[in-house]
Amino acid sequence: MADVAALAGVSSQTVSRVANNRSNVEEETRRRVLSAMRMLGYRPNTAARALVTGHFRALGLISFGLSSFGNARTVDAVTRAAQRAGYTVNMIAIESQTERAVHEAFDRLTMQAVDGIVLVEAQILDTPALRLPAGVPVVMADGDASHRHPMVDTDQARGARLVTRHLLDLGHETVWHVAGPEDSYAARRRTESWHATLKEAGASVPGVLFGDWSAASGYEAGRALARRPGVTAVFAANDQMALGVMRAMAEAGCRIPQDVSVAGFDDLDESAYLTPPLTTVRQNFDVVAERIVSLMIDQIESRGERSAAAYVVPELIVRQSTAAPPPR
Amino acid sequence: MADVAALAGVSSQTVSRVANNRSNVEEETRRRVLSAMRMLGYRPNTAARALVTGHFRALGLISFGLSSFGNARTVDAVTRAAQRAGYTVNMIAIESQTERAVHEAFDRLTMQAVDGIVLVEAQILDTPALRLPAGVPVVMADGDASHRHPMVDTDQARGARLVTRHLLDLGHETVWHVAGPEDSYAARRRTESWHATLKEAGASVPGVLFGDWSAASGYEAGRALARRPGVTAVFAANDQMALGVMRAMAEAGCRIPQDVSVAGFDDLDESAYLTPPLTTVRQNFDVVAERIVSLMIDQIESRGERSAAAYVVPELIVRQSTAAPPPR
DNA sequence: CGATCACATGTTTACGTGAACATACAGAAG
DNA sequence: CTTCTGTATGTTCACGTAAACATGTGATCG
Repeated sequence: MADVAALAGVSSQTVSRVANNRSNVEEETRRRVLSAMRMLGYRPNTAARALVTGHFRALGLISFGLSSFGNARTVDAVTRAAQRAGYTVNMIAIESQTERAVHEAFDRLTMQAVDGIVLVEAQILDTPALRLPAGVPVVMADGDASHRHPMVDTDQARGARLVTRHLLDLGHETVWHVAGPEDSYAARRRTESWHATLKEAGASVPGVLFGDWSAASGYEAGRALARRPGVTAVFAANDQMALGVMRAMAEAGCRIPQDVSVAGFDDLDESAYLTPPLTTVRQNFDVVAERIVSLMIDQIESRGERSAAAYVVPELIVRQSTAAPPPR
Repeated sequence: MADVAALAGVSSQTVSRVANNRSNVEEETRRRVLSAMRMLGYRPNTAARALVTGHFRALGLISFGLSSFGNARTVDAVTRAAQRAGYTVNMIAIESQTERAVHEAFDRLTMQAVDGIVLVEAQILDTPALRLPAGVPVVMADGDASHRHPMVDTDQARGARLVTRHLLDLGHETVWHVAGPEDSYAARRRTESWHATLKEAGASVPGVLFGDWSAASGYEAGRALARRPGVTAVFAANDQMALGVMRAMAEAGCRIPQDVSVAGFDDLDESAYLTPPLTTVRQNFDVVAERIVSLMIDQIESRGERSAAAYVVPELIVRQSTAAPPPR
């Protein structure tokens, strides 16, 4: 910076002003400084800048890995939204979903230079125990609204209700459910809503099968379901598990949707091209991400620690994997 | 830090020594300092630290988004490998794959605090023109070995050869190919190798259909292929496109694999659960990521700018989407 | 025509840390 | 007892920037 100042014949402060696009610099001076910058290949030093200003224009993001497509989509969308807002994203993937791991990641990120932290797909960690160090703004993507931190999520309950109703309306007596892991908020809410919808409709509520979001776990659940007589409709808590269920059904000689209807949740880009194309609930990851980032920036800029929960409305996408039940 | 020093009754330098685990601190002093740190909730300031030391223990990562599963897996693996090495990952997703966008991302990251940059799925940007600012270590994941920067990738050529040979060995007269985008190195190498393998075998080389890695583009290609008589084997350049091809074939009334064999590339976790389970080439993303990070750290620590290329061997996974051609 | 003002620019300083150097002190060697 | 050596600790300083304050200059207004 000093070199640039010398070359341009101004003080370093003026260089700083130009670098930060302040208004009170004469046009001619600005040009001189800019050309000096270019000539010397000057780039502002973020560390020094952050040391003075106290902020980094960077967000931390903690997730449980990118192998679940829902997560990957969320992370992707958050990254892009953050970028649009002028923030960089510092990512940490947690292996095990323990509270200790979350704290470690947290430590790491706050030591690293971040202005706030986004927690994606928060598992149900013992809520009161998850005392994150104060002072760092946090936004949860998926999680419990009862947390101290703002939270943004798809309206899981509404989505689950949409699919369940759809299947009941097709004439199925009841709907079986392959749930996500028990310690996931999203999974739990989908399950609860499925349950409530069945009850409201006066349908019997079959036992829940649990998976871990993976196609493999869906396959296992599907095999169990295929052995059971009278299963005509299955709602899997995400598209990957739905895929596994469909595979198991196919192997068992059940046709979809003639013999069994299968529906998922997420609407991956691929879901429209499965055989058969999958009926599912579309989550609007981009809107969720947008909200997350804007809540985050509110917090960062105002230091207000107010809690808030925003739910984004999902949409039912009916394709060919669901149909009326076979005549008895 | 000053507060900690005061509380522990030592100088700030001693606190610094404790924070950095230096050896020459008496055990008793160290304990006093540590407890003072805990009491005051002291955390070292990364900005100040970086300002002095000149490094951040952070890597930048530029990718073209997480919607391609191959990319998502790579990013995930790189993040984890970096973490293991004690580095954080600062991610930027590029929208358009232009050289300008790469440069912008680059600027952003170098301004942000990173010690090196990983470029994932580098498109074929005009090589000599892609003059990245010097001084920042760069490793390319996928890319051209002729670049000035070290590069790590799956041995694409070998993988493509494996599938193509597999299909020929099953008795198919030739193999059609749905390629990835023309400006992707990986796609180009898979295509070239498919071409070469056909020629060596004395098979005719049908025209290439181009997709963009998405299932939708695979579906389009599949529809075109289904209209063409005599297509008995298709090699899609990734699993997502293979999925689309299979869908199009199913819609056209072609059975897989009885009428048409379809193979992919990547081996997503889901590919084993498609209907039918997909024959594909498994990329070892974790090994690739490990190499990338270690090459990166070599560069960061030695400042050596030597170029290198590492290829990781892929593996053919035969499932049920490929079989002998139908009798004529 | 002097006071006031707006605006461009310069000077000084603090941000929190670790490197380099300085100091103090204990024990060993002669 | 003196000198030397090694170890624990303290002092000073620089890292590159932006904030706060100071200065200078020309225009505006009563």
